[in-house]
Amino acid sequence: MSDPLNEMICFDVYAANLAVGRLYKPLLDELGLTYPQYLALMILWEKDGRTVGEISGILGLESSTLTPLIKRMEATGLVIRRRDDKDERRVHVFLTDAGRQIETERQRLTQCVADATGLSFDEFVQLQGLLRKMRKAIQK
Amino acid sequence: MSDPLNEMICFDVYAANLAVGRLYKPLLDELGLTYPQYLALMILWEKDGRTVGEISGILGLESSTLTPLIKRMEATGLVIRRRDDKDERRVHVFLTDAGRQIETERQRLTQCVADATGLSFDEFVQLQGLLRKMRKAIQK
DNA sequence: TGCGATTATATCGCGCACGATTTAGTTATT
DNA sequence: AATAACTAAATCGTGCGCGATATAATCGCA
Repeated sequence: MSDPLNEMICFDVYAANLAVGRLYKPLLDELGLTYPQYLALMILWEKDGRTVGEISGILGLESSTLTPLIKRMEATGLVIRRRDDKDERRVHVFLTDAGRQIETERQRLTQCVADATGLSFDEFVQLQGLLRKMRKAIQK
Repeated sequence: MSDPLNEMICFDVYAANLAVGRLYKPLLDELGLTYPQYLALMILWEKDGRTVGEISGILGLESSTLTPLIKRMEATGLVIRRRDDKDERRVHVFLTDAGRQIETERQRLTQCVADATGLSFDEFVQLQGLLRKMRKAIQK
């Protein structure tokens, strides 16, 4: 565990994340979206009307990050925010037609990214499994 | 390649990076360092006196990000910046004694992180290989 | 019923990260 | 020597991401 390789895992995750972000950037620019905004949209496509807290838990972001992000998406007409009737502390986020419309671009983006990573299907699955295992272990 | 699993690789890298960053945060706070500053220090420990451009290339950061970061480290006395005599466009970054001193904490941090990830040595190496392969493929 | 603790979201200030632009020094061509 | 092309670094404006803090609603328990 004192092998010099290990010491750089922080660096590899860091640099890989930047690289993936830069990969998406030009594609998302066309759609007027940022990378974290796109991730938030994916979560809503999967299940609409989630609360800020639910999105926060899934992405691992604080409300201090999400609130302005979602408000920007509301300003550009992709979502609307509405307080829960029963518990007015909660805020639900709903897709607009424009927000749903963007999902039609999803397949194209996914394909571009999959191509650029240069990984086989098996490697993809392997990488994903390791990242999730690591993340889960860290979060306790 | 249209498998739903693939679509989320962006998310996994993103969330893993955030998780690793949060893991380092409390450890680095004690040292008065931020996460990217620590990465820059690691690069200088490996080879002192690099130019801003060299550090930029290794971390994959723009000079517009690195310049203020390095200036803050200079302000806290960890490094000094000096222009190249031959080519005054270049700026070399040198560790001070205080900057070198911090390397003594390195082993402790590495151990904490290695423990928290919950990965075996083999998994570590595997993950690192996949991340590097992906990053390299993206960067062309 | 009342009131302290908890929970959900929002606000604020700071640092990273980027692209676009600028400044200044170097190199190449004529 | 003049100038055009290039390169390194700095500057500027925007958006993420955090912790600390604030506000407001809900819950727990006597």
